Amino acid sequence: MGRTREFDEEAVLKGAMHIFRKHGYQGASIRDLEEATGLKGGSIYHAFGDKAGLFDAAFGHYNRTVLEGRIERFAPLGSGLKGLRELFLSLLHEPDDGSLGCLITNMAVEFGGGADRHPRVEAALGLLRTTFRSRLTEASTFVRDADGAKADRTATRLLAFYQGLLVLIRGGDDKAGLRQAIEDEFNQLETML
Amino acid sequence: MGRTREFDEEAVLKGAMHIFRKHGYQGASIRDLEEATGLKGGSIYHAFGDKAGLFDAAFGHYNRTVLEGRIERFAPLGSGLKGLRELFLSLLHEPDDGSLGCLITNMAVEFGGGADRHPRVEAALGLLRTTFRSRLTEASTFVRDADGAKADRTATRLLAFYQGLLVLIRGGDDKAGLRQAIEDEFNQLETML
DNA sequence: TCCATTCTTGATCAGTCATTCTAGAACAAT
DNA sequence: ATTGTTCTAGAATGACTGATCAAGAATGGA
Repeated sequence: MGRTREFDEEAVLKGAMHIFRKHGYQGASIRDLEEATGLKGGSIYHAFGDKAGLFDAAFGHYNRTVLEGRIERFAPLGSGLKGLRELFLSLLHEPDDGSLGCLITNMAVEFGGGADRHPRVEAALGLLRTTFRSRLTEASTFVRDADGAKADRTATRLLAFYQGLLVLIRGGDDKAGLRQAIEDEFNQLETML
Repeated sequence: MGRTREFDEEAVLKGAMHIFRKHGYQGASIRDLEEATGLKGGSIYHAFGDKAGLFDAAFGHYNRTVLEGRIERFAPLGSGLKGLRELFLSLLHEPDDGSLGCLITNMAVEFGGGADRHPRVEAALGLLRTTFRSRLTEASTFVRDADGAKADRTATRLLAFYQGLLVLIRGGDDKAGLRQAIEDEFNQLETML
């Protein structure tokens, strides 16, 4: 019972996500979010509680849509090293959204100052790490390692490389050079087989 | 002629740098900067023009002191791969300042949204890149490559790795794992000789 | 000593921030 | 149609933002 919602939650979260990626959490004002979502301030607070609530929902939408979508598209189960290579290279394409930046990277940096670690950042980094590890163990060499410790270490190394690429991309670095760096990394990773 | 300055510029810039590293540019308020520098708002504006001016001076101080100091200490000219390894490992120590984060990384992300690339971020990234390249060419293998193109590519790859490490450190990642990732990277880099 | 100049201070400014509140609009169930 | 409930709109809130200003304090040169 009660009045039905007029807004499309999907569209609202997409708009909010857009703003948060571009300006960061602090840099995004409620007015910016009003414009991007089409909702008026009052409605935002009614629907999401506060700015942090809207951000949390938008971050969840990012993890569900952008992150998991990219993984499933480029590095699905069984795609191995080849899938990981495509996943990394896909960061350079940035399909439609220009230089929005990765919400995970940006928030790891912006919220990193405080003592408490942001759960959504942790979850996203964890998903990336386990995906890397999983695709690496699909490559034969790493299986020989009994406990998969080497796969863990390589996954962490790749995670750092991944986050660093996003920093450099956001910084406006030359994409051709970054592409070459990615190719080098995976070529050498293949020869380790 | 005129009244002499009462504040120690070095100390003021150090305090401001501290705040900017911890809270970012937007997250640092003039009141925060007053407290950290000991200067009153009016003096800040008189001495540095505006918030951006103080930030610029603090960023310059960071590059001069922290960045160049770290390079000279851990990876001086002629230290080769061994120096680079120490440089990377030094990121985990963080001598005294706890989890302040790297101003370069943080600002590359925070200012990355806009169209214009921040000159101080570019300069700092450039210094890191050329340092990496220089130490790599000191290692014998890369010299064989006529134009040093491989050294360029490896330098870019290391720069991404470096920035990514700082993201993960700021995100509170386990330092033991990161140390292992660094050792792996440089062990494998050595075997390429 | 007096002056021109530079610095420091603290009050103050208009603007923006996130948030709250009130009034009314749209619905489901009775 | 009335009622209870949920949603929307938009004005209003106080707190805080970056920045300015006027007044006084401290200097070196005349």
